[in-house]
Amino acid sequence: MTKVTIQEVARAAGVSKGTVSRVLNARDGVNEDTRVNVLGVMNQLGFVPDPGARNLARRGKHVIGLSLDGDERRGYTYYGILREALESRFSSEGYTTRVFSADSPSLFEDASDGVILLGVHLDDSRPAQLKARKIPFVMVGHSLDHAEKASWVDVDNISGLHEAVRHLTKLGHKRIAHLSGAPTGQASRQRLEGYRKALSEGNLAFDTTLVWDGEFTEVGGYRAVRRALSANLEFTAIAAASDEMAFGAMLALEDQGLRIPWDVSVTGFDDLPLAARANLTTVRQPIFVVGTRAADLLLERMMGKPASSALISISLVVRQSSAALMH
Amino acid sequence: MTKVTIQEVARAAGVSKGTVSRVLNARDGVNEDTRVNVLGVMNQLGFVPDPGARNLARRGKHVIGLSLDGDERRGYTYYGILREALESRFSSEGYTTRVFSADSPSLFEDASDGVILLGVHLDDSRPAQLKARKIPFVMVGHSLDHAEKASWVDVDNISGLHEAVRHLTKLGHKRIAHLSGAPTGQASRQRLEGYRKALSEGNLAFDTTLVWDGEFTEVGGYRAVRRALSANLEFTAIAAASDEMAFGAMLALEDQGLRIPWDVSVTGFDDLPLAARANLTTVRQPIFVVGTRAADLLLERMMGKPASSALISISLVVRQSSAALMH
DNA sequence: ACAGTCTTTGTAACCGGTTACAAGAATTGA
DNA sequence: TCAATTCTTGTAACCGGTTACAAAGACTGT
Repeated sequence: MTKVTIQEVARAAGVSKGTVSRVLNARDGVNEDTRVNVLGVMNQLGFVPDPGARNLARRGKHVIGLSLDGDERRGYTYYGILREALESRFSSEGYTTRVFSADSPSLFEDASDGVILLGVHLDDSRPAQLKARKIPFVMVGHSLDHAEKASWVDVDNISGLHEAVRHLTKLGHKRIAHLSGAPTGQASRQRLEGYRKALSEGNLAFDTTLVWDGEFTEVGGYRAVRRALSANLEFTAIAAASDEMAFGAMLALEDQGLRIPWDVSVTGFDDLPLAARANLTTVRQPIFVVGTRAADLLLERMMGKPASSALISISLVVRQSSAALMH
Repeated sequence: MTKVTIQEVARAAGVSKGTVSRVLNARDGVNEDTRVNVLGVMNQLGFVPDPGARNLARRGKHVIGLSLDGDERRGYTYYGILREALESRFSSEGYTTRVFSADSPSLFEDASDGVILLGVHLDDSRPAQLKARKIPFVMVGHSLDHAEKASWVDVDNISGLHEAVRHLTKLGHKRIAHLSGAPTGQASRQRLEGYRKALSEGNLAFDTTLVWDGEFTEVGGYRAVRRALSANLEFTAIAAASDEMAFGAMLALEDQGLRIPWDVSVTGFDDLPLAARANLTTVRQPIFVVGTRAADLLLERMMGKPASSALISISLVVRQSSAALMH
């Protein structure tokens, strides 16, 4: 697997470097036949353009910004994987990725050719700022009010929780609690909605005392469950809006001598690597797919194409933390 | 602030591109006077070499690996900042950084010109593997048994906890608990050692019932403190081995109606951004300095210089979570 | 004073792409 | 049928560095 250059592709395809480059950049003014031919050769040879060289040749830095919100508590793993996906896609296109936290707006002033917005919330000022500066951007985990005007990528939160809860109802559970995240977040609301939908489909009443705020953290989940247990609330299952909260919930249950899933079933959301080890039934978010998709959308926008969005579908992973209700 | 190239430096210094490049790469065979002169001009013009171009010119990918251990629970913030520091240093030298988790040894097979090892523990196989493959590496947070043979960077854990506890003893505290991290970790042991040292200097007895395992997580800290309170252990201060555990401790105390610092003083370790908002007295780890230093050491090793190490000193940041003991 | 060495420096090719420009081929219109 | 266009493609310069090679000076010893 030696590195194959544009030169070699050109030779193999019987054309010049220039033509290969034009094909590579999808420029028009290339004969369709040659285009197909060159594309075939590139593929066959396993050609991968050198990002550094590309960056050098196109003048200009070509940097895209990655803007986190202040909520870095969501955990290393999620952002880590997402970032990995974004970076691999962007770097192969010759772009450099820089991370900015939401409180430093200085970044937008720095030349960024495009921005990926993470954790956008309802009163977020970043979309407006970017729009004013005419910097193309894509939101990951969208928020409805911006949705029409801009590109976004999100997972189907509603059907995620919906599936998890339906799984529990099918197992015979009647008293199903919901560990919710930050109430201001779009994701939390949608997951709550999925929860309610599944309840009503199962002819179960919605009970506000069974919706607990876990702040999207492990300790938050732990405390919420401890509180619920102290209050002697009745429940046989917990559908959490994140794996981390589910982990906290499991700890709290075990600390009180309750066995999972014998006494209480628990489900999560994310499918972090730890979820498999903890045998947690959970909704799998294909984080890598989300990242790649977001990168593609941003690249399209930067080429001037109109905004578009993607809703990534999710799937339930059943493990041993959930089981049929026992009497 | 336009981008200044090697050409312009050459012109301004009255030498050729070649000479500037030689100075830039610290090659020998350059007259000392010219070297100083060129260096001066570079500085004055604010010259920053283009990583892409460098990478292109030197043949070969020039990638350095960043190897995490499985313990990704240590939190996004710490690794995030560290990674930031490493990447900025490496990329300015024309290197690309790739992240690998410890369980995938495939990376070492991939051409890595050097590796930064994070979270090395006592029975870690990575140093030996790297040594066998003759890949230079630097450990961040070292472990004594490897210490003689290889380069490492670490903060002075012992004096960190030592200072924190001394601060508490000076405030009059007699019953000081220690929230410890994972017992297998080198950092945990050293911090425990600092704790013991400060106790004995203050003529306080070491009491094993006051050393709690908080697993380096917020929820771990929370549970440990809840347990201690249930057991009616007597203490007026908690010195935690990490900020996250300290946060958990504070939550647990507050959940039980105890006020900080009126009833209990709490100190942390790291000085995460959240620590300031939580008014936590803590030991500040200059994470960015650690990263930069580690990068420098690795670059040196890659140039063939002998292994060397750095112990970064820390400092106590006093906030409102600690106060004089009240009767 | 002179050949042989060692330093120090400039020159030019090259890394892997992009792109302005020019030119040949094909198409169009009258 | 021939000039004017429009399509395609090749050529060569360039991006910002690195480095092999050659050459010019400065030293050396005899």
